[in-house]
Amino acid sequence: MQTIEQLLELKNIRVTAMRLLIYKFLVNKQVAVTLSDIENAFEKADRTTLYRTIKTFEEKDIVHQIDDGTGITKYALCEQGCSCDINKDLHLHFHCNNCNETICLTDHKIPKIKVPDGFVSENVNLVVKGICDKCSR
Amino acid sequence: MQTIEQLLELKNIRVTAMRLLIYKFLVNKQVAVTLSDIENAFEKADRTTLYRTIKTFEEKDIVHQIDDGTGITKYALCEQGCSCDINKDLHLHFHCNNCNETICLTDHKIPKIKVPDGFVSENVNLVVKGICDKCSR
DNA sequence: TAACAAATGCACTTCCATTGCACTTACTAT
DNA sequence: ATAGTAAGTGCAATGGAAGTGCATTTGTTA
Ligand SMILES: [Mn+2]
Ligand SMILES: [Mn+2]
Ligand SMILES: [Zn+2]
Ligand SMILES: [Zn+2]
Repeated sequence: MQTIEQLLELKNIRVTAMRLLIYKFLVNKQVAVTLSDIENAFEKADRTTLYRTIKTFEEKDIVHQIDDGTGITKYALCEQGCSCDINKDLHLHFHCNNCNETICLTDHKIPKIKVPDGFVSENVNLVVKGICDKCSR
Repeated sequence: MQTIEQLLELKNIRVTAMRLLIYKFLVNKQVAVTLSDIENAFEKADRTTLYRTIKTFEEKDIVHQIDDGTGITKYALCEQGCSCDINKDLHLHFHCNNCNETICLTDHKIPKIKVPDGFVSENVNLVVKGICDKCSR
């Protein structure tokens, strides 16, 4: 078990107050968040800083982007020891049409998809839409 | 084999010059198009008209939307006799990381995706990214 | 051909994403 | 410790895509 400080150092980015705060915010979230979610949580911080922080996290494979089809990019922490850097986005994402939340189904891996001859598959984005467990009962 | 006029009448929308032109433009395209692709093809027409035309086509299941993760919505003609209206988007889409084009793999159907207990799957968006056949050879 | 409904064009708006530049903070080498 | 440098932050502005209100034009139907 490593501290957040150790993680950031490992990824070769500086430990700053904002980064620690944003990281902690993400850890506590069970769902993928938008930039404005973060913005609302940190009203005193500047949008740009939040934006660039999340972009840095993304580059360093601390978070991954999720395009759930709502048109707004969402982000979620990568799992400890995930291989985001090698094969992008292995797991599938679920978007609830009722509560509008998107969650990582980290242990539901994306099946191998066949593509026609001549096509080379590099990675796959799979979003299932429907009703989440909270909303279905 | 039906004419475009007959198709539009079948869908209960009026036959207009713009609609015929846009439909013909889409037929000739092998790849999914953005609104600005259409805009560039019809510089004399107003953006709003093109926008509302494609929206009408979408409502009437003449075209379907494709979210390929680029952040820009793309559209492609539905196949003759497709069942877009019943089960949305059965086939998968391929987005080329090289030429940036997106194509329908109409005869590659999306496999059944398992979701955890409590989750209800209503539809699925699956985009494979990689290198297309034109770019790989 | 008159009357009505639908389609089009123009202007404007909103929302998210992104950038340039000045200023501040953190690290490093003396 | 301190100065110098690189990275991080805040503010202001921009750009692009999507969407809407309203006046005008076009198509349909009685
Ligand atoms: Mn995820
Ligand atoms: Mn398609
Ligand atoms: Zn829900
Ligand atoms: Zn290509």
